[in-house]
Amino acid sequence: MKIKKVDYDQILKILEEKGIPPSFQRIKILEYLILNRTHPSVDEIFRDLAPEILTLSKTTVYNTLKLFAEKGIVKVLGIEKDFARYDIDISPHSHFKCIKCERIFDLKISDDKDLKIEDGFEKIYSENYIYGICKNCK
Amino acid sequence: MKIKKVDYDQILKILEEKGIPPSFQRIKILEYLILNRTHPSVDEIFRDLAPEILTLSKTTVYNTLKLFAEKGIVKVLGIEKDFARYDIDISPHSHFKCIKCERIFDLKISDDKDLKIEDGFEKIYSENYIYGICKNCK
DNA sequence: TTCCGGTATTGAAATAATTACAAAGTTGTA
DNA sequence: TACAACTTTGTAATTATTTCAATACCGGAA
Repeated sequence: MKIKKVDYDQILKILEEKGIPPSFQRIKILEYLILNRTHPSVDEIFRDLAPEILTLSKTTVYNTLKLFAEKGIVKVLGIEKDFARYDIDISPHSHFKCIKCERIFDLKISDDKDLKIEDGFEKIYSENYIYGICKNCK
Repeated sequence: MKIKKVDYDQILKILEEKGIPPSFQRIKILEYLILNRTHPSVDEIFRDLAPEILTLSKTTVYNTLKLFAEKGIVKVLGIEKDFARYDIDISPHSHFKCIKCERIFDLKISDDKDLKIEDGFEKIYSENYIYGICKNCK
């Protein structure tokens, strides 16, 4: 069985490219996002990292994710009504939430560009959320 | 100058069709939604109706909109990060938020059906939000 | 190494939207 | 008029997120 490992050089490179000074917490949170592609929430990230980083504060998780979002490392998902989820995959794609198991799935978007917008409106970014039942829950 | 008026029979009919017993507050809130197609928030509805309905409680606005949403009279929009907006137009369409003037515009969706979903996922409903600059703000 | 200034982290308190809940008001009916 | 069911109301609770000030950390200059 293979233990997933993350190349720290890769993480440091991502941070450096975006002009973010690395810190232990930032590296760990970024590593978590790369390893856990489940669109985790602040609570989930905090819950999973806290045992490993005993002094970790939830504020740090908030601060770090806000910084990552500003620098374009993560995308904030508004797919939940009450809280934010974060996606390390910033390539254009849609999200599917199963209303039974509550999991979030990535969907290849058929073609983002062919969604025409009326003239005069200038699109900067968009979000597309689909809700339903996933394969496993049917 | 023409004063917009709402046909109360129409409002009563909508409520009756959905099995919602009419009340003064429900009628007024539904009238507000029909007259103000700006995708208002709870706060906006409360602020505008409170002078007219002196005893109105914000809880009533919440209760009523939740009831309307459950019965399919309104759609809840997750286009804002912090609060819900409500749309009396339940026909399939997208929404555009101008990041300058903050207004929400309705967009005709090019074709909802041609957004193909991977096999095995059963779509129940979806939401599509587009953010950018509107005609007036350019 | 030691000091210093800037930055990062932390935890507590503040904020704000929404919900829970119980009391009071309203309505229709017998 | 009396009653039961439902609606409205206001307050308190809940919860995600932000603010903020104190502390901790880190890298460079002396």
